[in-house]
Amino acid sequence: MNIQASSTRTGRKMAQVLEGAREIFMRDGFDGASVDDIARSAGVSKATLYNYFPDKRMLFMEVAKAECCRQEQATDEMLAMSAPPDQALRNAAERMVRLFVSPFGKNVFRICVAEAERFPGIGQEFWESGPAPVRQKMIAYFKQAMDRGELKIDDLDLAADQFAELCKSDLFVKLLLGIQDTFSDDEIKRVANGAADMFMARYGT
Amino acid sequence: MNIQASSTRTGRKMAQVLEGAREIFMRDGFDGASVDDIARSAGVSKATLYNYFPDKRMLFMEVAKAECCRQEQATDEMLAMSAPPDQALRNAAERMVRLFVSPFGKNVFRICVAEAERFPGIGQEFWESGPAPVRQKMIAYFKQAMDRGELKIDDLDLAADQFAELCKSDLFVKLLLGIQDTFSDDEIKRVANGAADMFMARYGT
DNA sequence: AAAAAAGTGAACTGATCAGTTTATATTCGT
DNA sequence: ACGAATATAAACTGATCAGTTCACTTTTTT
Repeated sequence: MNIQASSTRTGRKMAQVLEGAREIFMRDGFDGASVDDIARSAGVSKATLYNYFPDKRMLFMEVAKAECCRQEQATDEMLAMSAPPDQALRNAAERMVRLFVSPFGKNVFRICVAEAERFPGIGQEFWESGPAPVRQKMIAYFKQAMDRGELKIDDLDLAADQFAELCKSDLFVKLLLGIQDTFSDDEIKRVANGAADMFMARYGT
Repeated sequence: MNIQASSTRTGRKMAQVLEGAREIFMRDGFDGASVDDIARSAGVSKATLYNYFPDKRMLFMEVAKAECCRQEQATDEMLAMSAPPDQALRNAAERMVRLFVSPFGKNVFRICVAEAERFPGIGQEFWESGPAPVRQKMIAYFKQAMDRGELKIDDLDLAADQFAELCKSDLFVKLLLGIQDTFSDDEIKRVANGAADMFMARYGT
């Protein structure tokens, strides 16, 4: 058999399975998702699914990993490195708030939190492929702005965490707790601007 | 039958059941907890348990409500109303950080997030009996301090949310994701002081 | 002490679900 | 077109678990 052909064919089914699993896991969580549902949603027989993955856990881990990779890519273009903080941070804050309150942000975070005990390592992987790179990017920006004399920060890690955390104010917890699930532009801008204002008041020069 | 006697007796068993359920739900979440485990942990037969609660869901809701009441009580003595912000907020921040990273804070939040879809209302109840009163308390303090000319805040709700959110920086997400589960005094003070410093830089006069 | 109420333990039911098997059909390289 | 690899549907297994039932014991009331 031709390797190329094989990999494209299996690749196709594999992708189908992952996509179906993604949909059902995101909707129902780990326990809530039934393998039959996943197979149906993937348009694939259960037997085929079990050809590609030894069990439900491994399938879940693959989906979670893939989700993290997506997130990592989405973090590009978040910061215009050379722009002055007032504008760059306001912009970044808004993007960050929108990411947090997106269905994506909510679901991935919820699943990671809910399953972190059952799957040691999933939380870590999520952190390393999601929040951690963003933090690094923020820090890189901070350093540049400090060189330009626009910011003054002693604890860079803390500052980056604070910035991200400020972007969660109010909205994120309401989202996670199911109190509110869509947010107006005004609500988003209020939090984003509040975060940027606060950050600049503390670390601006 | 004497009502008093009855209520104390049923009260005792009731309390046993709730305590056992609390322990198992906190340890295993909703799906993970088996009713047999709960009955065993409560030192009560399953039949008795089902005498008090119609089903597992209702039992869970009761436990969650009780947890929220505990939390509400724990929020007293958080703020010395008449103290100047620099000291009062530093103090409140440390208490808040400690609450967030306590097993209690972690478990309640995790379960509420994980089960919020399955139990509409549980997130709301948690919010109203936990975070919301704290926020009100913070706002009351802000107002007093503003009257004394020690703070200047336009959006009180946002300021309170930001303060709480700052107290989660770094530690809380690491806790939820299972990356780290105990924190040193130094780590806690770093975040608490960072929160207070930032808040004062933005809203202090 | 007798009657009534509450509790117990163990077995049982019915449902769900992960994972397997099997007999059959489809796809693909050659 | 033929044979091999791959996919499918559907039935099946075995385990788990919520909730019920029942025959029996303990506790409380009177």
